[in-house]
Amino acid sequence: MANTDTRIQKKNQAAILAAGLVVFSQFGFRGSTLDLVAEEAGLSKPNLLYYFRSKDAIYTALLAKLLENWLEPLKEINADGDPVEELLGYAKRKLDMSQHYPRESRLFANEIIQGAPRIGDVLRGELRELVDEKAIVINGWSAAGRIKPVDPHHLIFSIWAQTQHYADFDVQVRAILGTTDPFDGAQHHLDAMLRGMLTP
Amino acid sequence: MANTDTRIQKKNQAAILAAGLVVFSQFGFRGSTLDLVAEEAGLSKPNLLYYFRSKDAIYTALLAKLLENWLEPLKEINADGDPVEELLGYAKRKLDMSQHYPRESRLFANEIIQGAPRIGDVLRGELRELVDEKAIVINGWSAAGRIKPVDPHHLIFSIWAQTQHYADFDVQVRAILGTTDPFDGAQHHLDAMLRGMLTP
DNA sequence: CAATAATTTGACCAACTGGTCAAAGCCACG
DNA sequence: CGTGGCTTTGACCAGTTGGTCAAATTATTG
Repeated sequence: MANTDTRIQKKNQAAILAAGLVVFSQFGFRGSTLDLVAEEAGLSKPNLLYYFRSKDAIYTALLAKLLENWLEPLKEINADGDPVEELLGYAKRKLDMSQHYPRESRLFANEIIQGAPRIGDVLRGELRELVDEKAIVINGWSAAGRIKPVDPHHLIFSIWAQTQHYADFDVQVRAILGTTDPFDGAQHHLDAMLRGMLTP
Repeated sequence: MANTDTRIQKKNQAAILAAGLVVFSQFGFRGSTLDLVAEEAGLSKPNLLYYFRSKDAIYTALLAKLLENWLEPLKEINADGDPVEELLGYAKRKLDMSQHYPRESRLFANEIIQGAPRIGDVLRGELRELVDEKAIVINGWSAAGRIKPVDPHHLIFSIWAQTQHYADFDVQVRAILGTTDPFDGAQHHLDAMLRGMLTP
């Protein structure tokens, strides 16, 4: 329990995780190599393996750290708040994450596309429970007539899809928009779309 | 120009492309190996390379074939049709593709996430022109008051995002929905969302 | 059926992969 | 300053990688 990490350990572990994020988010687990991570981190390969047992250990540590933050915004949806504002706020938080942490989003996307071999259990466990819990809240709002009737699961999917799209498909979005910044328009569009679908 | 392919050539080229789709769509280009593709195709590795010059050639052939079909549904949006029905029809065609060709969707997603190293030019050229062309049509509909005012580029992004989500994040969607089939609910939700946003 | 062309493969290669290890360098502290 | 532990690395290893090639096998055709 005691945090016995030295200053050097903290620095190098952070550098390795940062480098791993860059490499793994671009190439996925199988497409990444320790040499790439080592170069990105500015360390030698044996030195990487002094701090992490294996390639897998780096990747797993990264995923674990990511999952914490990933589920957080959803938890903040407040059953006692104004329904439309709560859901718009959630969408905004997710879009902000796409804007400011696109590599985390792509790391997650890579893992899911490849069949979620390491986080399938989390998806079917913790994530599912959390989503189901919020689905009940949303259903309550629908039943009370405070938002239009809506399938809560697919509503959540559509918020995930649209927000993560701007991180995962960043290259495509920018190829089409040219120099226009995607996120201003995205925020406004997402708001309009959700209001149109939710406001009774 | 003459199609001199023998029967065996056609059969094996098709088998290799089918196998390549399975492997590349799961692991991306860098994460895939010729051995995996060869095993999936039921051929020896040297035999693969008798039909395709290199790993890259298989992947590139696959991407080229994919891009043809990928742009097709967007082209079918008809400026003279009913605006809401045209856009809903487009969303339906894209969702059908996610349902029936999920591996093609994931192949594309992998390529984009990795920075689109091989199709960046297509995105910035053909795709962008096509999208801009349809954006003008949609803007025309808005200006004529036939749909609510909407940013046409972000509208198209949101259709892409939501439809491809069901293919690319299939594992996650099913982890949450359990045994419920995603696509019935998805179709209905997508319709409702677009109608809410578009119907004047 | 013979001969020619198309197809398939086993053996092989150099480069790269994740990972090991002993030895060397470095650092804090008495 | 010296000594014991933390950190770094060069050399190395076995397995895998994309790709080659000559030889063997199998179709096709006159």
